[in-house]
Amino acid sequence: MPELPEVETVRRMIAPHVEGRRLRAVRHRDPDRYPSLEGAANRRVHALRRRGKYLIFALEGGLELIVHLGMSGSLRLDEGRHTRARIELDGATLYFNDPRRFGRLRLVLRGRYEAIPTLARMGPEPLSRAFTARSFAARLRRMQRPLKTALLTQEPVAGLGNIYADEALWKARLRPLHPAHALGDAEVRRLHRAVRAVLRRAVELGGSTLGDGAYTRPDGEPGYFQIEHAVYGRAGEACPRCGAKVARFVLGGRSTHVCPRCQRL
DNA sequence: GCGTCGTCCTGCGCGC
DNA sequence: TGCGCGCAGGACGACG
Repeated sequence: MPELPEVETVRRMIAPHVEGRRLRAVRHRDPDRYPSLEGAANRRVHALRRRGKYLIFALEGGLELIVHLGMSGSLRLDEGRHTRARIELDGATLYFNDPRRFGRLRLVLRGRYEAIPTLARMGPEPLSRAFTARSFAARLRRMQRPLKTALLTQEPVAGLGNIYADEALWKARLRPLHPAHALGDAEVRRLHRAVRAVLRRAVELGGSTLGDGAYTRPDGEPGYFQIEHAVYGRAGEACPRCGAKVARFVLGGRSTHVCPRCQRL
């Protein structure tokens, strides 16, 4: 499940193979999922950027090739069993491997994200200076929904998915069901620190690679943050902070993991 | 306008 | 052994 740390790991590994090179063509057999990409052909790649969970190939001529990895996608340097598209560059080919076909490729004018609503409404980058406790609080206070559901919209802050939302809420000792708008200043500061700490550490370890095998780095190697998961995927195990049994329940259709003793607010 | 739910898609684990 | 079912999840459209 590529979230910010996994997408950032992919970006760092792929960028040297891409930046400064000319993109020759994007080849695929699924025009419904990957529509109108012909315009990307024969344009130099100025930079490979990341915004939340989206990879953005900044192309000459003011275009951007937007890649979303979905829940099982990866960009690889070798052909995989589930290659859905090939991004051909001078001297390199990237293989878009996506077993569950949730990933998407789009070509847009620079900064014109109307067709990608999540990207258009996305909150600040969590590891940038723009992400302050004050701006975080302002965004959370507009939302009535449960804290975790709010985080997954990408609007309070970019890049959190199911794994890192659970881990950050555990670290901040906050209940996923707590209404987002009702968080006090001290709690927002705790969550702000927790989001940054969890994501920074996960990026250091190359993201999380889970048992059902979806995400690997572009070279096929796993990430290692799953070893440090405190609650995600650990229902029934002891909370590493207080020893109580980690609980699992479904919230907004997503499995959610908490320590019932130390996530009280 | 906001929140919730169903849908997409496929591999895997489990029960029988 | 082999089959079938249920689950996992990010984004988004439909609906209340």
